[in-house]
Amino acid sequence: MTTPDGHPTWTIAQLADEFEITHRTIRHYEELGLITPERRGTVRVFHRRDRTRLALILRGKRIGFPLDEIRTIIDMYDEQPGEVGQLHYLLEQIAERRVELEQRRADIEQTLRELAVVEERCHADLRTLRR
Amino acid sequence: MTTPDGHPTWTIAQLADEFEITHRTIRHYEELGLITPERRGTVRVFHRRDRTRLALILRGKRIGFPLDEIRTIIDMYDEQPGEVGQLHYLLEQIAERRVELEQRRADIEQTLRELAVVEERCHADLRTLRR
DNA sequence: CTTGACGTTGACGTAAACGTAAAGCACGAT
DNA sequence: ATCGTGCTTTACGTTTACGTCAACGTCAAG
Repeated sequence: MTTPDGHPTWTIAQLADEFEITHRTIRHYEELGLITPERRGTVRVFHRRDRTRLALILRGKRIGFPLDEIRTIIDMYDEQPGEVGQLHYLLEQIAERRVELEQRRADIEQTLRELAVVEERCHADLRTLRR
Repeated sequence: MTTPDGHPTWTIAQLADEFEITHRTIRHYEELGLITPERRGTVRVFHRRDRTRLALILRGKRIGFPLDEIRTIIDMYDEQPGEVGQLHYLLEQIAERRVELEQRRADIEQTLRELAVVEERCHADLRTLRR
């Protein structure tokens, strides 16, 4: 589906299908102000921007962020230049998110290392049992 | 606090303090079977094993796993050798967790890269504004 | 011996993130 | 004309992860 001026658009069902979520989920994100699809009459029309934001939301969820925090993160992507105070605030936010993300990455890597240990123990046990 | 045989133990308040969580949280984890402190009469006595599991639970939470999944993960650490079927099941579980963890790590790294871009744009805007 | 400090068990409350009907337009096809 | 398909809103239900009393036990100190 494309709009008269050549930009692609999506229906709620198409996006739900593509991202393997329900339309209810998409509506929920809209209620929370995470996406703001156009309305043609009563019907929602999703543009590329909405699709992108949806993808960002889902990635945020996979990482484990709450929707609330996800909004502040993806809103940073869209931020207009603005004034100096705004920019400094944004830089602060970025710094905070970075700390969180790096903490999470460290936790994940530690867990991966430990899983490797357990796995090796498993293989060792299997070798023992085979005799 | 130490037990007569020289092993250190903790009270619920000590662990709550140390990990900066509430006693209610600890009790919640016990209700879900994530930790099983000893009972001396009615009172909970936490051993090193409980403390370790608590730390693992909190790390799992930081990563973003639900408590349910956290249990299956930390239970793997304690798994006794067992029989061949068990071991293969455990290896399967490990493989699944690894996939999840690597997906999350990739998501985090992607987000970190994008934040860096936004950050650079911020700095550029600031430089522009200074003239 | 009563007063705290710390422990315990219910049991109801709440916030987040949707699930799940129920009921109703709109519109193209039969 | 009505039937199905897809979209809509309204609104209550559910799960997870605890928060928050309330009410009571226990033990050392004053």
